[in-house]
Amino acid sequence: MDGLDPEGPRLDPLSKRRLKMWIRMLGVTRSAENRLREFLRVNHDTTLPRFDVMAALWRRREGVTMSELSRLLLVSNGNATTVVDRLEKDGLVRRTPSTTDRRTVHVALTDEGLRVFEGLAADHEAELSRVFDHVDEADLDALTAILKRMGREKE
Amino acid sequence: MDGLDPEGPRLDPLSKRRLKMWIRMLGVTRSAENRLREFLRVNHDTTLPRFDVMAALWRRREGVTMSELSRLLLVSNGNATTVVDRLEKDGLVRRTPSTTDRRTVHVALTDEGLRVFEGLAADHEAELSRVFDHVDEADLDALTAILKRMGREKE
DNA sequence: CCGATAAATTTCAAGCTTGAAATACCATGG
DNA sequence: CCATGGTATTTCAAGCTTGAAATTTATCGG
Repeated sequence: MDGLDPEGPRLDPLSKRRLKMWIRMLGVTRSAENRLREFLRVNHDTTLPRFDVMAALWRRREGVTMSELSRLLLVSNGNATTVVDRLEKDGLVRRTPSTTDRRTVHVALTDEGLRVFEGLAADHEAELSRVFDHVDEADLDALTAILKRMGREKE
Repeated sequence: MDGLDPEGPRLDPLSKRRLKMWIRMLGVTRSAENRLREFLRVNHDTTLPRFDVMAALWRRREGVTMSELSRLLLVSNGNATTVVDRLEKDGLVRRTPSTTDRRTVHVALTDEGLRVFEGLAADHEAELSRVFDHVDEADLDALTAILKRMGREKE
């Protein structure tokens, strides 16, 4: 016998519990994204996708190809192209044709892009930390471990 | 002295750990969304936003207003309008003007919408369960507790 | 070298999404 | 009653996103 289950839906099959967790997780990430989007719009007149691209280019200072960029951000090639187009038009990002493979383009932050991003990054981190206010060190330990496991792709 | 820290970045300030967790979490949700999108497209010729709307209407069978719908899905009003427009055109969803408040519209699944969604839901749950393959009961306990805490809004 | 196949990028149409403005309606305090 | 402010929805422009097709270049077996 299983005994009483005062905690509620423990009797759900695994797949249903995973579904409920997913719905909850989507809710958390969507709210956080909404807050960050608002923050970037109001305080820095920019958007989440632009920030994401700049952040990726900041972490990979040596430059990345368009394909690497879309893989890093988990978006389509076409999407990467248009966001980079706009950032390039604003002088925040530079495309450089590869010398060894004429199909390939390297993308990198310009000096201005670097400067702008570094202005953004600290503010963004602070706002994010407010968003995740009551996530403490113990939560982070547990979450990180689980998210790492979830991130390991299956094939 | 702190001694050695073979596990890596434990010395990060809280805000940096939260940032890293967020990046990891975004990665997990984006991959999962990409897999689900692909699944819905290939196997059911539909999209994630359409699925989300139908799922919300399925959980609230009695019908919801447009505002409730956008609050439930955490999207803008304008967005809810256009997705519902398309679903309505396909006969999966019905708008009914409120009798008590002429500003308000109630949205609900049609019979066909209900039938279609129920065909989708089981498949979706199964695919999601494959996506979260190695998330076991213990992980679900831990995750659910933390996500609940993260979900509690701050004001 | 040639032809076939594959890879990197862009282009494009269609759909998604936001945020602000417009429209219509309700509620309430003079 | 009516003016004022608030709520519900739609509309719209601009930007985002996908997936497929098109273009250009590389690679590799023959």
